[in-house]
Amino acid sequence: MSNEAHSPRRRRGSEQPTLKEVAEAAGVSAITASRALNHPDQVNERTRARVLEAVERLGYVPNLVAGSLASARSRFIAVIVPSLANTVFIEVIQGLQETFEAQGYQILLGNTDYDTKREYQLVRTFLGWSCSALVTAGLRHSQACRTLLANWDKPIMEVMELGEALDLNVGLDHTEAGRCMARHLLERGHRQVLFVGARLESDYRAGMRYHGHREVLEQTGLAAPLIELDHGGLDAGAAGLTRALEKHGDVSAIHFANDDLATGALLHAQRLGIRVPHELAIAGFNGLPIGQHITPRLTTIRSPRQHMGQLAASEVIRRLEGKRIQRLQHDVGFELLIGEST
Amino acid sequence: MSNEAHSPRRRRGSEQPTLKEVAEAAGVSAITASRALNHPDQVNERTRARVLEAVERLGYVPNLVAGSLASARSRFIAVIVPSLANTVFIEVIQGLQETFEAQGYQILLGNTDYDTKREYQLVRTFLGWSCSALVTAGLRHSQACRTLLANWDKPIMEVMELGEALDLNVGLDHTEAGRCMARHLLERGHRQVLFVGARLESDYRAGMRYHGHREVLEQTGLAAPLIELDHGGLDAGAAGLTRALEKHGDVSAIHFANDDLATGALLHAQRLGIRVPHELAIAGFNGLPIGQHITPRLTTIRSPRQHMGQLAASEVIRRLEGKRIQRLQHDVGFELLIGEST
DNA sequence: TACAACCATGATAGCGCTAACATGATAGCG
DNA sequence: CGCTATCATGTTAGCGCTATCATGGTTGTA
Repeated sequence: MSNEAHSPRRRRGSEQPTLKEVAEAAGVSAITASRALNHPDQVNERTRARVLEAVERLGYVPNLVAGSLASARSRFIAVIVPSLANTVFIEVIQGLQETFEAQGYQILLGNTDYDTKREYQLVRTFLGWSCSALVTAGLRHSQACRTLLANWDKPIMEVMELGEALDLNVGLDHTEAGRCMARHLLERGHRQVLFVGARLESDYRAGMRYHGHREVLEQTGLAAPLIELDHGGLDAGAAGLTRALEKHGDVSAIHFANDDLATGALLHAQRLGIRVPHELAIAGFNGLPIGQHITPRLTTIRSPRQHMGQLAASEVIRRLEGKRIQRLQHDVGFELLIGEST
Repeated sequence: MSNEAHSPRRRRGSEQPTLKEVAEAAGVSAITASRALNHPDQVNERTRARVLEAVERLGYVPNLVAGSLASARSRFIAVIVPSLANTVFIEVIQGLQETFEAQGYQILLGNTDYDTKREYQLVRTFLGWSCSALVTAGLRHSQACRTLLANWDKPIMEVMELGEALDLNVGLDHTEAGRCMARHLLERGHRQVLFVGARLESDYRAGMRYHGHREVLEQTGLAAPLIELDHGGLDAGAAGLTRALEKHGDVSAIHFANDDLATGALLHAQRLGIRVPHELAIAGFNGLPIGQHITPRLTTIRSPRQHMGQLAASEVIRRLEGKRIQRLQHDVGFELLIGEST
């Protein structure tokens, strides 16, 4: 009775209507329905209206997995960052996200936890998803990762710092930022200047800032002592201050690797009754809002993080759209914010 | 000469080796190679070794898109939040991310910008990716979105607040949190208590806290005036303080909707020379680290955000693995942190 | 009127993988 | 020793969509 075929193997993924069913309902072929949805200009306006009506009526949701397989490209953008606990990366992701999402791209977020092996794993996975592009924080990758990416023909964008990039690169010069702050501290008359950072091995961009800082001090004939903490955050900043005063009683200025540390130290200095900047100057890096709300306001360097994400995304999109890329590298710069803490 | 078939239509996605090629290199069939990679226990150990060797040698990267299409399931978890600018969601995402990633799931992150239409769009897109589950912040959705999800047979997890959920639910009782803080302020002897929040229409969880707050005050026969700001952040907190003092000169305590506002106000009070808590008490919500580093420490309510993410992810994973779910709903609670600001 | 150029649509053949079923070999058992 | 149970592997047929080529109709042009 039933019109059922012998059908030895049935395997429908779900009860969701398929494009074919939409096409039948609209009285066109599947490919026309496909075009009506994805390349509207290739289809007669009236035909398209019929297809859209059928889509609406059947509650059709396109199977993007099938579409990606057939077209060998997804609208995924792989984004790899070393940490989600750090505002800095979050703001870059925000910039990327709003720009990519507006163009219909979907971000695949990966977190390496500062582990290059993990990065390699993530890259492998993301390649398996036929991502349209890869955005990764930083220029340092494992050899395996480089090899994998070398054979990949899609745009690769490295953000955060500038240097010898695999493909596209948007960032800022951290060494120069370190120099800039060191010069500022020298101008303020400081001669006993300490740098305090956390895990500079992982947070190697902070390490680059230290190098710039050190370069400037040593050129002036000064020492550039370093205290390295084993973790970051406000608490660590407070602890770092204590340690700094113990080990370098004569210190007149501390250049912290970031605003979290600097803010923690500054607030702790207030509790200890240390007058900032008269007895001790404190500087940070990042330009977080909190630094401009405490008294004295924190001297720091502001990096345009969200803009960095937006610019990176725009450049990737330009490339994906086949437009000419003028420059592979963009320096987003930074801005010295002089507060009352130095 | 060439062994080329007549091949009317060729369409290889890339030069990447395919599973079939790996299988040939290992001298097995494609399905065996597939099993060697995805169901190792179903394949003889020696065979598997040969396959893995071939994978290594050819630099094979599995095409996850094809795999998902064939198996009608991806290892994607859709995560929808209203904003990335708010630490609160970031920390929940962190908890989700670490837990899901450890089990081999990939998060698809969507940002609604507090727009339920946008949420609907995101849900549609994510369904199209055959996600294994959906995690969304909050219980409020558009009707279209509810309809779409009603016909979906995968786990749905709503996080942040508790209430009548679609499926699974992990969160805390914001009304009770508002009550809790109001009671604390009453205990401290305050009778002129003001609530200051931002965009309570969007941030309706803050609205729930206000309702709890108001309930307690009104039960005591007190008024519960509200000032609503048009944006959040430290600046807004400072501005909120100014406005509060203008409109309610006799206010003795301000209950801010979150720590950003409260911290901004507290730091601004210091600049204005207002003694906290003697002249004015200030309370917040969230339990951000900065609140415990300023002087006086901020009285606030800490919510276990990262834990909320971890728990939500674990529960979803339990469900996906077919294990029994004891309870659909989990209250992660909150903790009143009494600082010196009240 | 003949020809090219374009437009709208369709038939076909995959994309790379895995579910479902099938098969043959080996082990277990009375 | 014949029977079933288990294991290891293979064959087949899709998953739902789109690239490619083909086709027929319409318009423009000399």
